[in-house]
Amino acid sequence: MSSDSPGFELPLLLLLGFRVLIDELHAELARQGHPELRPMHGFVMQAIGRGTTAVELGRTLGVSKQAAGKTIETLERAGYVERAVDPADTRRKLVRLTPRGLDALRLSAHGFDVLRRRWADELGEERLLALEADLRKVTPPDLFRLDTPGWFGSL
Amino acid sequence: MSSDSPGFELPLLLLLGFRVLIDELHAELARQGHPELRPMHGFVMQAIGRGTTAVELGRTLGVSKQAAGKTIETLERAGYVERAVDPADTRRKLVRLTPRGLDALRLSAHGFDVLRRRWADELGEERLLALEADLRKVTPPDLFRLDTPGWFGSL
DNA sequence: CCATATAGTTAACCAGGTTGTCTATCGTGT
DNA sequence: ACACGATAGACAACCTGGTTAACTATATGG
Repeated sequence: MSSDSPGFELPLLLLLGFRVLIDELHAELARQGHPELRPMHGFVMQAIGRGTTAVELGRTLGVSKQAAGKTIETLERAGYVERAVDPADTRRKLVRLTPRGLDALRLSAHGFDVLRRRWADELGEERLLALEADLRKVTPPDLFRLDTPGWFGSL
Repeated sequence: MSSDSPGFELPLLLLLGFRVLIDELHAELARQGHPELRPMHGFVMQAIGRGTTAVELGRTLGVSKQAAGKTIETLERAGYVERAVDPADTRRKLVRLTPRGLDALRLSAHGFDVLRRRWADELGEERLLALEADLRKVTPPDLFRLDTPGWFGSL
């Protein structure tokens, strides 16, 4: 059962590290009043930022506009986003976070900070900074643009 | 981004790192005669190892026995595994890798080694070893759990 | 020898992705 | 001024991989 090739462990460690963070975050989110929030919803809401449309969101997330539309509808039914026709272009429907959506996003950001702090305590801040710097070096910087400047400072 | 919470980047980097490795591996596998192999199949075949059953595989991967059974059937139809009744317990069906499955696994191992070498060249062997050691420290040891569907991206 | 546990299959469903098609609206070039 | 191409969104059909529930067949222990 031990991996015979040294390279086989690396992707598993990356995936497992991701999963550990996501799972613990969502356990905390569930405790704080958002039990129905699924892992991808946080990323989608962050991608929505201050407002977007289905086509734009699809481009940001790298999925079809139809897939983005389905996800938006799910989030809308759960009360995290709302849609309104763009008066300047009546084809478009602007998607914006509701107060509940903003709350979930704020809790996510805080939760991730807490988790990162835990890792820093366990590994040492320097080692964690090195880990992040190294991963930045080997990953394309714009594959998934989920950083949406400004949404957090506006709260 | 600087306005982001510092913890938000970490899970993204881990996921992106994983995706980069997986995507490049499967591009190479496709070139080497396994174009229909999907990302999770490598993990499943690795989990099958020298032989297993649907229930056992489900436990290893952290999914239901039915889900494991479906995946086994897919891999069987694609020629990567074969099933035979266990003579010692006729309820069980032993799942084993075919020569084609073993070939795919061997190519995967080699491909991951090549990719790890590339990262080592870029980061330095020591930094990569530190990264792996640090991730081992903050993740649980059950490497194969797959029970978060969709996180591989949609391949 | 029977009661219970286990392995596997099948069915119905869900989530999230795809492509294709269709309508409404926008915006530009003649 | 307006026709036409481009764009936004909705809807349908389908795929994959997950879930539970129900069922059959087989093993096994009291």
